[in-house]
Amino acid sequence: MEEGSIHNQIRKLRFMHGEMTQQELADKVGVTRQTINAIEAAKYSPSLELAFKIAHAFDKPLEEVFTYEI
Amino acid sequence: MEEGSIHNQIRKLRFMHGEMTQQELADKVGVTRQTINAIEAAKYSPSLELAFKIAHAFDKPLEEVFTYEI
DNA sequence: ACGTGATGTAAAAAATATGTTACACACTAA
DNA sequence: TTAGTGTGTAACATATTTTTTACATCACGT
Repeated sequence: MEEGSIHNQIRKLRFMHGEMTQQELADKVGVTRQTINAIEAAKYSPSLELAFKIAHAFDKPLEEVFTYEI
Repeated sequence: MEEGSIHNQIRKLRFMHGEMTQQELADKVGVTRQTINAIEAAKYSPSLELAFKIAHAFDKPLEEVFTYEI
């Protein structure tokens, strides 16, 4: 079973959405800014539900925000 | 912040992939069949990584396997 | 009736994600 | 310089996911 890693475009998307801050994104999706920070830095990957919420906050499909690379 | 719920097409996709058993899917993605069973029954939603692996096992984009409905 | 395979379910423990609090640094504005 | 804002990070606590083990039911073939 191949091991993969999850990458994300959060930093880029925040930038493209009017320099949205980590705090603003955190408020939109209902977590703390530390959680956003950790996910953005790929310290760990979010739950599926949180991933959906983040994608929704950017009005993007999930797979344009998070990608799984083998 | 609207609460949503996550639905999945695992049962349908297993069926469409030659009656793939829960055990076979579990082996493909590296978890136990109980985990597949629980996710299929929507007892809880999987981690993002596991969700990607399951989608990959069916050769489908993630959002055709899991959907987030508000 | 019997054995086997697929599935549903449950409890406890382990692993991982998230929250809380706190401190630090860089940058900008006053 | 001082205050404020955005960010990085760490330790500890809590919540959620996942594993392990075990037992049950149902359908099917022999």
